[in-house]
Amino acid sequence: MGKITARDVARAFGISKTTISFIVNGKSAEKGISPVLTEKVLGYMKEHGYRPNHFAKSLSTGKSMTIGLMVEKISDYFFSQLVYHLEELANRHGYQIIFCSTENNGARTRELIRLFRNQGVDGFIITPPEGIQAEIRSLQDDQLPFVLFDRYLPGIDADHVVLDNLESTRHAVQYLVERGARHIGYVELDSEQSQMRDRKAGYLQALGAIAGNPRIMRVPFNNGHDDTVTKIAAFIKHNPELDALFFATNYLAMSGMKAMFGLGIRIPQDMAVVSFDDHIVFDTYLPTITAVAQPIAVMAENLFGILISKIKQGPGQPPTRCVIPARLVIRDSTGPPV
Amino acid sequence: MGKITARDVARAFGISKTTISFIVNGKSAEKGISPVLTEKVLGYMKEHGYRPNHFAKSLSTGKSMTIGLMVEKISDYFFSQLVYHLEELANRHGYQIIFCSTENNGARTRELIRLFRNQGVDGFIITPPEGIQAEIRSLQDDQLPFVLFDRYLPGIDADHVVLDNLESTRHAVQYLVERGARHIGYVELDSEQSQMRDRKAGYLQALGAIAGNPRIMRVPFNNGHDDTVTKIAAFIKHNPELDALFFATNYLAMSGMKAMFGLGIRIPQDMAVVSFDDHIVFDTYLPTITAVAQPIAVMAENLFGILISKIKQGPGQPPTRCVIPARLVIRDSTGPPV
DNA sequence: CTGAAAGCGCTTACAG
DNA sequence: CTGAAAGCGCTTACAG
Repeated sequence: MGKITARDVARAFGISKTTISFIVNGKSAEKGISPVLTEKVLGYMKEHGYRPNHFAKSLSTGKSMTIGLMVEKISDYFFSQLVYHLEELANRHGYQIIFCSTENNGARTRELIRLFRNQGVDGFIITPPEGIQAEIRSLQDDQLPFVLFDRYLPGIDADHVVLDNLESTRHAVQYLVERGARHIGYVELDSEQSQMRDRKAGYLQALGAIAGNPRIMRVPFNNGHDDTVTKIAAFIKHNPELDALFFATNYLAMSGMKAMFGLGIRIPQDMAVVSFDDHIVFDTYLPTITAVAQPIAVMAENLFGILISKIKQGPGQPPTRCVIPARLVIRDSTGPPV
Repeated sequence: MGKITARDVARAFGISKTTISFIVNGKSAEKGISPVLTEKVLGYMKEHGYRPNHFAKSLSTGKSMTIGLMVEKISDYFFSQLVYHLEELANRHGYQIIFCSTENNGARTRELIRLFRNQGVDGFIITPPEGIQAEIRSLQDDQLPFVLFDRYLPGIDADHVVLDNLESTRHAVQYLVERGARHIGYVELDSEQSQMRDRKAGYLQALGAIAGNPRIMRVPFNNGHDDTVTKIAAFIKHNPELDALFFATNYLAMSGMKAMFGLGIRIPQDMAVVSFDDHIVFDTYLPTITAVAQPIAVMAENLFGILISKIKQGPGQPPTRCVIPARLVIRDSTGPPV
């Protein structure tokens, strides 16, 4: 029905708004309001569809019960899965999520952080692009709760949840070595972000152990599928000795698969393949693809848990740095298991 | 840094909050406030980081500048793409998005609609599950702007944006017929929602034209990948005459591909394949898959456009029913083009 | 051109 | 056990 306010129900019972407020917020017992009255008021509200005005409430409490989520791109498989888990956690704790995609664009992200601050979110979860150190510091100065995700920022000491990119990549590349690969190529994004740097470091470390020669190809960020296919095909042709390929993201691997199909390369006979970031299709098409799987549900839980405790406990807590191990899911693209 | 309010700014200049409010909202000219003052005040605000309190503003205007988005599942490829486009449109128009996944669950959706109403969203975009007619009617009664998406609801006359499911499926199946298929199976979700009903109707219609025998298999909603693979394999074995398969969703097609790979069926030689809902992997793996592509960007634009005009123009407008044609993207799984 | 004042609908010391 | 009152920070007739 129309809007009915706390004052209306107060009038209906001939009592004050204060009492109504206490009842709505479940403080009847604490404030010594009789159970009978409480029941009656609650019943009346239900019947008349009373909804507390969210803005009024937030205005007086200063809490919005919403958290601002900034992912790189909501339509990306990995991020959309993460968001799905976060949503569930948020709802369970009575929070709403407002979100946006940063597009990995510093200027855009700065603007978005400003917007979210205006909106009065209670906390932030941020996948930070490069170059937003100043905004992050400003969040810290203003003691706004936030946690960084997927990558960390040089020079910033803040709560974050990231995968153990280095070790999980090192381990995967080492697995390729154990399976007999000697000339392992590495296809990555043209990015200096921590997650990409760490994955590459893992690759180089595993290669170093066998005194192997790095062969690295970089694909421009946001490059189109078709062009990426072309570029990877060229890379493979220029490095005919390659017997294995590690892809730093799942979309790169998909482009890479297409490139190899086009070249008539057989997987895993001619080329072993591992991709970072699992994807449902890696378990579907032929051959199935070995992948480094990020435990998305676990990451979401840590992210949310850290944020909530920051919101609840207030400032002054030392930052939590959460580094999560990945799992190597072995499939056909690396040949029969050792 | 801390909070600085309109009153602080007013005091700093020895003028009233009213004037400040006009300046902030760009009404200087209209209200005849001198450009000099306006500039000085704006400069001061920028320097001191003034942010209007969003709750106070919404409380007095009754507008929140946020729209509530309810999709079936944010992690689904199709919906995450849609959300990505909607986000861009919303931001461009100064709106924020709060979202949730309905999981196609009526009870959950009812609760979520209640939450969003409490939050005071200015409008809704809803992918409706079955059984929420009452809530939709209540939105209509309360004259809250909303538009339905992806499917419509029996008995509800409301704004909606849906794909032309029947015609696009009919056309795709007819294409299979033209390519020589005679025994065309149909794999769909166990759902009575309009989009599924219409797709099936399109299949039956195309089949009717050649007096073909329908062979339909239904997969339970939310069934696991592996079990779906098993079920589809069984379906194929029980219908050895099948020479083509139409999948009503892309995830079904992925499971179906795996099933066929497992059975050693060659595509398209032994079996032609078409899937509803394009997906990047359909253009990647071998063979590439012919698909009915939903023009997601176009759908998002229509959705948002209709919603905004409802928000702006107020109640009393007749509902807009927008039915969008799909595009058949022909690839290798249907053999060489006719 | 500008300001005093009321109002949006809550919460929460404070007083009894 | 309960209420009057102030306050949260805006907007917007209304008056001059």
